[in-house]
Amino acid sequence: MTFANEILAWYERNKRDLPWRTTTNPYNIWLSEIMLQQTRVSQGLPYYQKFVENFPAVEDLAEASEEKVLKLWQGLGYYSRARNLHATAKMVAYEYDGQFPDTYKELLALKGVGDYTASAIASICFGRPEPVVDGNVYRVLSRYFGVDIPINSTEGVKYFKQLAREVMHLERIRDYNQGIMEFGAMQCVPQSPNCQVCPLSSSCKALKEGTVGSLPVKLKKTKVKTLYFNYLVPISKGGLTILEQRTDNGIWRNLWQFPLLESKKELELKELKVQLEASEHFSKALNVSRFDPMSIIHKLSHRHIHTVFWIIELNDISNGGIPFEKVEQYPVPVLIDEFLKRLKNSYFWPLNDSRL
DNA sequence: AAATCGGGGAG
DNA sequence: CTCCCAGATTT
Repeated sequence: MTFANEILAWYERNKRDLPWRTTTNPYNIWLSEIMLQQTRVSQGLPYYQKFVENFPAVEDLAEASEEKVLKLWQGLGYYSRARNLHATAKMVAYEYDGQFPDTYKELLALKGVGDYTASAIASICFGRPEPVVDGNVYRVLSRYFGVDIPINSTEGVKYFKQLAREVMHLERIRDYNQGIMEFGAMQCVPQSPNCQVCPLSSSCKALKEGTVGSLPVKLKKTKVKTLYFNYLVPISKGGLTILEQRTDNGIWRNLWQFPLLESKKELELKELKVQLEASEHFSKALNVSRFDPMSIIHKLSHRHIHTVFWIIELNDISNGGIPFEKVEQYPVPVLIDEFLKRLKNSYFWPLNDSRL
């Protein structure tokens, strides 16, 4: 039996029951593929359900506000995916008459759709013979064929795409592509795969050569930078606070947060107070206090953000204030969302306390 | 070619 | 702690 036929046979016996596997509707497939970029099925699944409920068709997503799209996306990460998702929904709804294009090349032109996603939609929705190469496929192919070219090198990307094209199943591309990814996710897993029960074990080159544990080869990871964030959380006697939108390029773009003061190292209360004297909003602060005894270390793949939330009690907020109860309507980073949960369990809550 | 962009789960 | 997930885009 050929490689492709083994994959297909394994897939028929082992595939998970997932909502996007019961349709070939391009809107649903596209939505699931964008959400699953660099994201495990278990993490993306509840978001997929939420989006399908709120936006049954591409027109519904196109008509929604970016605020609502980001709020529903909150917690899934890589927020440029949500912004590109919204832009592409508008493009398809208003420029393409609600119809997704059906070729790899045209799909590739959509925002947020790269080589992998264009191939996935073209094959799964339209049966086109385009090989998908995601993290799972890199692992399966590198092991089965014993390829040690780094998968994130220019040469590797090209080599594995070509190899994937050579071994794919042309007639059953829809199931084959999903099958090889599922095989990587369930059987040929990154750590300690159970090769004893693998249907490809007799012809797997890495297993024969004892290199399963060292494949695929990947070039060095980028090193983590440490940042120091001081979030200034205004609380006025009228129950108002201040939220600002992150508008510059970079992390959490277009999400909302409390006024932020970045520093080179952790600030002491005294140092912070000096800075607040010169600020527009906070020079008349009644009281300033650190919220958490220990600073929060929010860990991202490329950033460690040491964070202190400072409660700034004020008589009033002259302009730009919003009722604290409305904060939860805004899309915010997980870091902020978790603080809000702690705040609601603290003695600051509820805010209209005689203490203030 | 390298850096950037999030968050979470497995081991 | 490390690794990596149905990657895309910018620098």
